[in-house]
Amino acid sequence: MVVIDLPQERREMMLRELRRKGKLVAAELSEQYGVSEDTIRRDLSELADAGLLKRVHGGALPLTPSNMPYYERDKCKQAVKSELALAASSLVKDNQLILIGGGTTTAEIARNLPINLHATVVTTSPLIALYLAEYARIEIIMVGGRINKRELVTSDAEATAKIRCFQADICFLGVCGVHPEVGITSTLYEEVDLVRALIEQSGEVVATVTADKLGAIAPYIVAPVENLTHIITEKQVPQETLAPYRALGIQVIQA
Amino acid sequence: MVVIDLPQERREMMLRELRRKGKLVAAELSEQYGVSEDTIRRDLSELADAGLLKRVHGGALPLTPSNMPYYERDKCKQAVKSELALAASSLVKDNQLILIGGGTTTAEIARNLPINLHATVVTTSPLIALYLAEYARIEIIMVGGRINKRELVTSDAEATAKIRCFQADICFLGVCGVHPEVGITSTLYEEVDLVRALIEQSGEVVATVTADKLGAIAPYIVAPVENLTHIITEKQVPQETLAPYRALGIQVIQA
DNA sequence: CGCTTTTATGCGGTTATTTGCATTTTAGTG
DNA sequence: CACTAAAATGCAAATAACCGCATAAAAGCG
Repeated sequence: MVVIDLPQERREMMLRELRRKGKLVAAELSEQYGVSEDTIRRDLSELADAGLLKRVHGGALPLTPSNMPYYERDKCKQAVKSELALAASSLVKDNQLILIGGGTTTAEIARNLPINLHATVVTTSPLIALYLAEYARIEIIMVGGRINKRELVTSDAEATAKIRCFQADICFLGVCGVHPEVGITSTLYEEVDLVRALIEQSGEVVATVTADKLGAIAPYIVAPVENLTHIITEKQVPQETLAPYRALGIQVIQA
Repeated sequence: MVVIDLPQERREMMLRELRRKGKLVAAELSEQYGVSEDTIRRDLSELADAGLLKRVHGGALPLTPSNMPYYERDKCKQAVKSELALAASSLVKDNQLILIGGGTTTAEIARNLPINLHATVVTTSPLIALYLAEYARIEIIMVGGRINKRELVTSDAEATAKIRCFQADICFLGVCGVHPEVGITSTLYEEVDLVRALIEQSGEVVATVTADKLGAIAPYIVAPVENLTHIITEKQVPQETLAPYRALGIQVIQA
């Protein structure tokens, strides 16, 4: 029985325990902190309101650790992404060194490369590595490191350092937001350095962005938008949305 | 029998298992989670209503059967390998550092680890990394390098060097041949150094070998057989075949 | 310090979920 | 068509969640 004086302290301990164990059981917490289950329930619903955990019958669970894994994420846009990927893949030429970042869109690119492309691909995604294994003439370099289970990529310092060992012809970014002034943004802090490395180690920098990501802003700024050399997006996007990017010299392709 | 306190937690685990194994059997789940089949059925229909799986007579299937790729080389031995993998997975304990080499058998181990195992796994196989991503409490370290498309692993000098940075509790080898005198052998020269590294950086060394690989000799010698601490093989293997290994102090398990 | 206000907590009563069991219905199989 | 296993249904017990309300400690204040 742990003695806790501050209610807020108790809640923070509960969050830590959630991260450690992956679940919280109301009855156990009540025992553990020596307070009634009502109090625990109140704590949990407060934390749930704050968006820090998911309330379930009997306790709480993490928001979505690997619940909605990656390859099941918006399947609805599958057709669109496939179109974009096809357009993206037409940018690569034989004998290039290609960097491919993580993300559902970039994985789609890996599946849509020309079947007899002769090239070397460097990737941080095990899924992309598997897709590429089907190509007879593509050399695959897998960048190692700790796997981020949410995004299914290696995105730690080791991976970033490894990326900096390459000087690529072209790279494909999976980005969370692209805005003319704010720039390229990401929802994951740990990916920021990695994406920066991808951009800096590559001649051409291609972002394949679905319509909803154009003009979107995610919490973490990766780089100014003029670092991109190509943007590939949907046909339906109006020209005035694209004009600012074109004005910066970015080649915008609609597929 | 996994103890689950939260109903919602059980459902999420079922979803993860579905993604790992590609199917769910109601009767098995009932056994596994220690609840009645009624409860399992209710869980499944709830998940089906939420559009997370497809309900079928006797259990459930993924919505998109071909979404999670099945790179299984020989499906014929699937059942056997699954048995061996289950026996192998019982050797791991919580909080261990585990090395897993490449191969179809070792991939099967990755799919059959205890569902709530808390451990760190180092692997050279992107496929294994993907399988492990379904485990909430397993930390995955992907060893990078050039991908060997035949075996779907990284097996170059870079990968070998990286493996040598770890001191693991246990490692699982995918081997091509095990012979009492000739030792552990491989059909791929480039894998030899890597497998040696796996053996040397690990306390326990486990080889899961189907019957046809016992006594088999492949072209390249990796290490003497006494480097193994455990051999896991099929039930049908006669005792006289296993005696030489046991005489060397290797623990032989038949599953 | 006295006083009020806010916050945190526990308790009783009620409602909602979950679960297992018995029974009936349906689906798969030869 | 008959047999078996799985699914659906109704029901009751156990447990968790919810709703006020009372109490008490903490905080704010003249």
